[in-house]
Amino acid sequence: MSEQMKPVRVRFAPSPTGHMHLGSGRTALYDYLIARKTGGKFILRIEDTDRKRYVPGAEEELIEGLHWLGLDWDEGPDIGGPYGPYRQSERGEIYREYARKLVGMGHAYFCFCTPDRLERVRQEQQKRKDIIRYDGTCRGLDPDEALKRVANGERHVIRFKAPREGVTTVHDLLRGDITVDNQTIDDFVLLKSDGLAVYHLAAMVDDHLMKITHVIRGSEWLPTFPLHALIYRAFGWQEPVWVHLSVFLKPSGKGKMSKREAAELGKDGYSIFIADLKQSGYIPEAVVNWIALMGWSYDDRTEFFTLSDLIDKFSLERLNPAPAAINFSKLDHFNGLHIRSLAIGDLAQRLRPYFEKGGLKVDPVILEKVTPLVQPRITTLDDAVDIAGFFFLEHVEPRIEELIGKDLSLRESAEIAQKSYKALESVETFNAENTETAMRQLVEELGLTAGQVFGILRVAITGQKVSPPLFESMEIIGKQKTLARIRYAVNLLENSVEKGYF
RNA sequence: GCCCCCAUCGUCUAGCGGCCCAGGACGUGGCCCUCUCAAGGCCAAAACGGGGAUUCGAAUUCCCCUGGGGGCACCA
Repeated sequence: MSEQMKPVRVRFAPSPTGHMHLGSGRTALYDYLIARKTGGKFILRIEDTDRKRYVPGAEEELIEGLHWLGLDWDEGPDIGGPYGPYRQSERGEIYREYARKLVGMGHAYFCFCTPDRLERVRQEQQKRKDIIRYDGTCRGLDPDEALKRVANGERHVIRFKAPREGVTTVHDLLRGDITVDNQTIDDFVLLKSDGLAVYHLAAMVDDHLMKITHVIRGSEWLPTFPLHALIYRAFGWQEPVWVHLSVFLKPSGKGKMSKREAAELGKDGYSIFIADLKQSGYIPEAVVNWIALMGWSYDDRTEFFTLSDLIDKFSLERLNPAPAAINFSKLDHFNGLHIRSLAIGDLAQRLRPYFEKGGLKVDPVILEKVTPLVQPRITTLDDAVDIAGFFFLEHVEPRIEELIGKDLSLRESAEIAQKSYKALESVETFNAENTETAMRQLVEELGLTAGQVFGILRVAITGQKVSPPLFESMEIIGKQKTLARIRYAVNLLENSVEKGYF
């Protein structure tokens, strides 16, 4: 059994600061896949140590988004677990304890510098084009003296005492060894003056305490990766396997998506937010398939994957460290593919809310019949409303200019509609086969093309120039309604003839 | 400015020294099927950023350049 096959403990650790987006969805997916594949545990942990950035409702959206994608976890704030609590805001005392422990070990120190002074130092460093870092004022303070000041209630933070000389080598699964000069590792703040931990401390302590074996996170953590490894080493803990995922770039491939650009996408029904994608009629199977392949591949040809396929085939080794541009047309493609692979009953149930949202009253019997016609024709669920909404309408209102057949006059079109009515009226068993036979006969008698005649009927019956196959549609609508709609169209055409339009 | 990461068709990618005058997919163009639109089938155009080095042989290894991305908070 390879190293990878041992049961892992992985965690998805989002901070509830906004909408759940594709990047976090992918990280969560990879976490989930490797956990399920190895028979390990997938843990959800909320990183909400920054109270200023907390967004109410974000945690709920996160949980909803994960569930929608089909991911479930073994431990988390909502279901508990043996290593809780799973919300960092509830673990403050733990971080304070470990921060003090680090001070005691000589790996961290109290710092009494004010944010004001720090800001001035930074600006000066900037002006001098120096390396921007903490200037070390409190680093050399006498520990007993510092402790006394703390006891006196002086406002302070705890900083990590990063090594000043030498290099630090860390290992990323995808990139191999990364060696940095220790001069570039700052004395980061571990514990803020409000007594709350920052990410660097909280995440490391939690990952260790929660026995996380593989840390899978975004590459925005690469620059502080050595610091994190150093914290592990200072405590004498065994490091997890570190995996830094590439970032998602905007479709152009130039830079990551800004807020404004994300909003701009919405005009085309696209979005980087999971909740929006659901709203737009994308199905989770497609989204999962799509994001799984942005940064991971199975081989040189297989692209269609269900969640369980992915559990079966996923491996961390086949992750790609290069940044990936988001390609929404590929999402459309996968959505179509997965929609077409759905069972009719399943698809029908998923379609229903979209029709209802479109103000249609859905007859379940009709819906079940309409679904197979719609299935190969939609790329998103809400496309069904445009293409097949007429099935659930009492009346349709064709546009007179669209009722005129190709290369035909208004008068001719009226006559054809009238003759079609007659032909269809005499069809006893009103199914697609019989109506098509009758109509093809009429087409031949008239010496016209099928396209000319069927086009008129299509507009009459569906109110649209584009629709599912005509005769199947007529069968679903039924003889009575079909004839009524043709009658209505005939009247429309004849009235226009009388009024001398066109 | 400093630090880190990355680099194959427009995009997602396969390729881990000879199987590659580079394979698949999306998108694009064409054809077939066809009552419209799709779906489906077939075909086509389309890439190893540049320069050195190693080697009998490099898309694959090493170095430099260039380009792109990320980071430089008492945010995560």
